[in-house]
Amino acid sequence: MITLTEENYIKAIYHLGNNGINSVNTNAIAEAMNTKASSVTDMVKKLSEKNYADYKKYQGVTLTDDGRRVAVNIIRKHRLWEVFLVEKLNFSWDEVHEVAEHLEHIKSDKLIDELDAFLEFPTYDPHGDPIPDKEGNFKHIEKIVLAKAEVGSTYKCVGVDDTSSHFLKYLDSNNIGLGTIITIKHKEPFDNSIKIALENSEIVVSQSVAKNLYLKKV
Amino acid sequence: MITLTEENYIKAIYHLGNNGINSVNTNAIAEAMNTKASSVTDMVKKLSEKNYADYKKYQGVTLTDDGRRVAVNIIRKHRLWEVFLVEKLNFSWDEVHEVAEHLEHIKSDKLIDELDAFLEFPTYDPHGDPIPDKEGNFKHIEKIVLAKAEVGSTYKCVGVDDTSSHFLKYLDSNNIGLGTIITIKHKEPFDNSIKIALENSEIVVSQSVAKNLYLKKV
DNA sequence: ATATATTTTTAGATTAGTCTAAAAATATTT
DNA sequence: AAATATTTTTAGACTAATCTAAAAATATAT
Repeated sequence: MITLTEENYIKAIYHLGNNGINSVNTNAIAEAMNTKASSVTDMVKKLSEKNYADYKKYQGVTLTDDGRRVAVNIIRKHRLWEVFLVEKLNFSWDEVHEVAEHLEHIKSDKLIDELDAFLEFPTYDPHGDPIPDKEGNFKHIEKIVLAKAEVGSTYKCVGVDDTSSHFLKYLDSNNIGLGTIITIKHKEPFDNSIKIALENSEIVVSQSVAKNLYLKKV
Repeated sequence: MITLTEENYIKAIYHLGNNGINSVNTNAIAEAMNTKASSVTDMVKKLSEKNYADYKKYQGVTLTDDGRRVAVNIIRKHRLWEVFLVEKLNFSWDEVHEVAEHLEHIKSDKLIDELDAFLEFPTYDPHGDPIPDKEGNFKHIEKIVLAKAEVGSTYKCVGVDDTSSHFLKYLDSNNIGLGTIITIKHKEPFDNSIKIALENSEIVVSQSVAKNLYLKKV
């Protein structure tokens, strides 16, 4: 049996280590999980014993195939619940994350498969992240970050990197959401701010916004 | 902060003690929760300290108003999730309980209020049990048990006492569900079995079935 | 009312997950 | 390459929830 805490560590290792492939160091995990490095050491030992992770003292940790399977399944559940919350229960995209963090740990294959069907097999969550299917396969999207978009080109917003509620609220208040069409007007080399055109307005966004908003060419 | 385990103990005390009003003894709780009496003693002490329960050594335990409020809220969540599972996710009424046991502990007022609205404010769960509203008020139904129904009268099935999957599957296989209309044909004094008429058939049910099926006169 | 049985509580141990502080290993600087 | 700084691990302690076994209280039977 896998515990809730173990699941959360596996998820963190997965996200921090480029799908669990790259080695992740103790401090990074501790930081991401709001805990102490010594607790992380204990837990990665345990995950290693249970064959969810490969761990060598002082060398960081990666996920095994088993560990990766667990991680992808949690991500699938998390993102499906997010779709449910936004589409059926009127949550805004900045409110979903916290609740989904809990719902993702409910263990029932029937529950999640039926939810998937009820939502008509969505392939992206409300932040534009792909939802793995039952077998763990992701759809892949050729997205680029706004900071690297070309002046003059037109794009569709397909996702965000930072899912903090501050950032998402900022986007909302500027009428930027998933699917919003924008055109790059000007890049300011001085501070790396970017002027973009929306449907009915032009706004200037800072470098930090430009680094966190994903686009797809249209 | 209230833990998942504390919530489960509060729920058990509520159910065993006629809504937490009657005193419940240690062994009964241990039995209901698949744990040992000594563990129960420890926990009821803790619940008492936290003001969810009133406990005196060797005298059993009752719930405080706070404890009762917690219990009713969990029951509300449990039953709303059951409605969701049956109505939206194609669960049958014998499959819902286990998953709802987990979903009931998710803590988010918005989640549960929106779910309530999404389901159009149901007042009964799939087993015929009333769903408390936001303020904790139950609808009450004047239900009687099949064993006490009158020969010759017609009734609607409104609930079950035993929610074990064996019993629910038995009902399913005999085409008895919530809302089914039945007429009492004959009571056999010898073994307390009862002959009932359904829409297109007549069946004889045993005493144990008759004690676990709730009816409302129509 | 005394003896016996049952129930409940206490005492002490265990496990999962966490922490602090010190020790050990690795990385960086001079 | 030695000295210093950083990262990681170990050792030992803590809390929540549990258990077993023994002791204490209550209930039942004779």
